[in-house]
Amino acid sequence: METDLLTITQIAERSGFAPSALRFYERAGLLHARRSPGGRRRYPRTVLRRLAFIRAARHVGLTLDEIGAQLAHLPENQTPTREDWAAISVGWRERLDAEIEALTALRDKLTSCIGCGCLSLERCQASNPGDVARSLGPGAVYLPRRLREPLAHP
Amino acid sequence: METDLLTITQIAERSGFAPSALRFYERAGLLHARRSPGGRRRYPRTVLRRLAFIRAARHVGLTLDEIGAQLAHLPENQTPTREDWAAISVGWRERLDAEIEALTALRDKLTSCIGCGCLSLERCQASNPGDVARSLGPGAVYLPRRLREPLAHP
DNA sequence: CTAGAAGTTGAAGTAAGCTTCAAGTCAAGC
DNA sequence: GCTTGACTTGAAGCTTACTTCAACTTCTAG
Repeated sequence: METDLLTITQIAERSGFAPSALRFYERAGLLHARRSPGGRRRYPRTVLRRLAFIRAARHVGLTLDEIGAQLAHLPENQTPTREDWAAISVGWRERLDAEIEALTALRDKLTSCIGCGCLSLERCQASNPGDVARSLGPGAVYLPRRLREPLAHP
Repeated sequence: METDLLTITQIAERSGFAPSALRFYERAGLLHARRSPGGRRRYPRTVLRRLAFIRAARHVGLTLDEIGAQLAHLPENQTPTREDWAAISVGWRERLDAEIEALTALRDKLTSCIGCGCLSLERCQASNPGDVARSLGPGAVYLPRRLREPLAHP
């Protein structure tokens, strides 16, 4: 049956991604669509799982490139199995942990700044170039872009 | 004396911002420089404090527009006084708190996903469009761009 | 005086993640 | 057959925060 193939509009509605985003993801290699005889995109339902994965990964802060890499490593290059998902989401968790830790450190520094009425911002911990990054040591590979030095071009 | 006026290179070295960034900030209205007879930029030392403020604000996640607005509201339009700084940094704190809270919520959802071996990502909390944003309620005005829906164009 | 370093400008380029647009094709109903 | 609406494509545009470049000008040391 062809009944389980969905149009781009249907996928857009059910996934929350705009059709233009879906086409963009396809060009970026994150998604693949079959085609109707006339050349229109036809998606199997499994693409919704893939899109849910993508959205979750975006929430975690991964770039599309990183997401693409993770999807590419999946055995079937389809949707993650239970074990894949477990391994991947542990990585995500570490990433979130690192980000939370960095932000918490920054908040604490800010708090002490407020406490001291710290007008000499030049010497302040929160304003030192690279300070937040350094405070997490060299192991903080997954530091969110926002907290890497020099302030990344987001 | 002119002794306390610094060149753009000197400010760049001491602030950690590239000269091009300093010129950019000037065009953006965040910074102002006096000029030498020949037209070169000459900065008073106070600009370093302003730059420290900018760097700290960037760490917190403010856009240059937002930073510009905050700087513009300062009485002297110079560097913050003790009270200014207290008020502003409290705002920053709230922002950091909101972001930390959002990320923590996301992490917890992810953890429960791992726990349940959750393959039906489509139904998973972490992958719902808007879920993280909603979990903080309508009051989360300062939700970091990354966690607003639809996933913002960073 | 002159070489070379340092600085100036406006314009264009970069990166990420999409959106928008123009121009044309396909599909479905009347 | 024809009108609509859904879809296709490639190319260009958008936003943020800068960087890079070309073509000059200004200092500074010798």
